[in-house]
Amino acid sequence: MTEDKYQQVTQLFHLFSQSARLQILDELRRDEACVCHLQTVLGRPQAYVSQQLRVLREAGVVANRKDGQLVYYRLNDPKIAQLLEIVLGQVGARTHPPDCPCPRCNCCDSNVLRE
Amino acid sequence: MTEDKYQQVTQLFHLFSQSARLQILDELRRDEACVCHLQTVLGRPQAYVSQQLRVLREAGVVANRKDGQLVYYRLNDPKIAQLLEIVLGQVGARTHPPDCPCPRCNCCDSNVLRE
DNA sequence: ATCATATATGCAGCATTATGCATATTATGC
DNA sequence: GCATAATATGCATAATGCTGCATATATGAT
Repeated sequence: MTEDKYQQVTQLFHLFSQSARLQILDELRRDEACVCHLQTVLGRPQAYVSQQLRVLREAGVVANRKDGQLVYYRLNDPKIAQLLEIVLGQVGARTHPPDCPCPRCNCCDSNVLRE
Repeated sequence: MTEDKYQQVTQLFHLFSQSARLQILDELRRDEACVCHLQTVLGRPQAYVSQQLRVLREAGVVANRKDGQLVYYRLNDPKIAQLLEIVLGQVGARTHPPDCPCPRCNCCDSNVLRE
């Protein structure tokens, strides 16, 4: 029983032990985000991002919802944000890459507003 | 710079992602402990425990001090205990295995006192 | 000096995982 | 229906890490 507890926790930590996944989680604690946004932020191939999202999803760490063509991911457990705050500090502003094709990065001419 | 931050954190989480190391850290947040105590608690070969301790030590997560033949390890950063509390809950009583040869498990006839 | 105990280190085989690539699925617009 | 865009999945291989074993060092006792 105690051993199972450790097993469970190590699996959780394992998810955090790779920078792509950690970066995804860090981004998600700011706000939910669609795959194409995460793809832009990470600067990695779509397939790769999607694969990491699957890992996180199957572990129950993130959840997703579909909106038209887009799939939005979000953190699924407040503990995750808690852990991230300890190691990464307070959450900052949402990342707004200039070349991101996603609606949230393009609404309200937000790109123009970026310095 | 931001990338380096993630790198650093993933390395930390990686340390937590294996049950032997996690168990060591969990044990250490109760109190400092000598290698032979950890060895008994984990039920693993001495060489193995020693190796994991080295990994933790080189990462700066634990520190050690020598007392005669024994080497005592302790947590080196309060953040570690903080993280563990989130995922493992409040720290419990120190583990006192009946067959542990270490002085702290044998002082004051503490073994007899165990039910 | 010799022996026993506690701890540390180096190395190698095995298992696990990461990463990239090709392709499948699903939704939208025409 | 077809084309396109967003996302997901499967697979192969390269990389990484676990784990056990043999051995080294250091301390204390006789």
